[in-house]
Amino acid sequence: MPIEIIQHIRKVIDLSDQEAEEFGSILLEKKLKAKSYLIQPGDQVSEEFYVVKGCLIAYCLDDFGNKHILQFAIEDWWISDFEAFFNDLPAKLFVEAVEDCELLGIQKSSLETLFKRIPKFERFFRIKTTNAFVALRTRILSSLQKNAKERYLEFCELYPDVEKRLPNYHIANYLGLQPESLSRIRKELM
Amino acid sequence: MPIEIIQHIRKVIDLSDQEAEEFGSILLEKKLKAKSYLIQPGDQVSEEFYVVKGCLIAYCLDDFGNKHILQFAIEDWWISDFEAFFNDLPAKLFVEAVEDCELLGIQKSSLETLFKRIPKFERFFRIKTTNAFVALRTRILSSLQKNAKERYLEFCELYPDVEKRLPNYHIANYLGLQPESLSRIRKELM
DNA sequence: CGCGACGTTGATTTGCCTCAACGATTGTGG
DNA sequence: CCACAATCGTTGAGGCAAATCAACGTCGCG
Repeated sequence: MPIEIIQHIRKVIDLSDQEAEEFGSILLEKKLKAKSYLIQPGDQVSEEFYVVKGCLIAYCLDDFGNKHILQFAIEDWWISDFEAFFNDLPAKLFVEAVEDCELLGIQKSSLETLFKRIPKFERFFRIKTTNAFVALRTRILSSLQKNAKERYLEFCELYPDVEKRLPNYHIANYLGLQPESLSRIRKELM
Repeated sequence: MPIEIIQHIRKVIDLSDQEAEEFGSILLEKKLKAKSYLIQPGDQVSEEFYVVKGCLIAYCLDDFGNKHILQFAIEDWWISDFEAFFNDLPAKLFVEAVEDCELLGIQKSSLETLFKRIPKFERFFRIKTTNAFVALRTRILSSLQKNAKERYLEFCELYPDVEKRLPNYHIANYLGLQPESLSRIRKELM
């Protein structure tokens, strides 16, 4: 039984051992090698994933083939192409392992069944989504009111662990910068 | 009884007349004149608001006194300082009426009670929040991969009604632009 | 070793900002 | 009803942050 994810949920809602057991039974373990894809554009996205171990990024390619990282995820985070997952659309994003990963997948259909049987899981996901929603609002405000250096500093404060594990050019990309620009910013900060 | 909001909810979940009644009973009607504030920084934010009529913006002021519009809302949208609302923090945002408004407020405490009595409302808000979450991810992708002109065009497509009702400088601000820049973009588009 | 991936540095360009000025429109008080 | 101010959109000139383009050093690895 995956202990991490149960603790993760118990931070938000109470869970009997029985309920934890039932939740555990719908999880699908998945391992992924670094540089391989969890999701690619066009895929049907029937699962969202909890990260037990490793590091991943979600990104899209624009019309000019430029990559744009929308999200990263490390231990205790969730990742997927959420738009595709929630709206039953084909994926637009790549989700790629940056390190070797251990994941727990949840099928959308299992989730729907679970919500009906044990409504408090609906509560859990409402609260998780709400937090993610608020975090995105904060990110948008940052992009509106901060310049490159400030955004980088904020990133380092918010995600010190991620900053150490991702290569420079991924961080730059996430911040909407070119690697050269981030390099100059880091130089300036020393 | 406020018919609009019940229809709004019935687009997402089934609702008996009894349940609709109960929901209606916790709503608080609020009217607001144009240019007045629904929320100001420091306020305790105990409500989120459904817009029956009118148009509002949510914005913050940065350290230099510059305004940054995070969200607007017209009929059938929700608005608040959601970070403050969900996390019981003092407001950081202004929420200001751009036009005369009619709103329906829901107290957080009423909502919690409602969720316990009728869990399907938890479902409704989970789904609404999920949609909002996905929309913000799209907005972030746009800010990463599009230039000013493309973002403006996307805005016009997504929110044609809003585009007509907000003054130029509010739209510019929402897009992270100066009014002068938006003016030049519009000129170029003709 | 030799190659590719990554980070860095320099030179130049560019998209948008800043500052300033000026019509057009709206609102207001005499 | 007009004079005046305030608000808003527009235009021009100049500046700056970050992008772009190009080159190079370093490191890890087949």
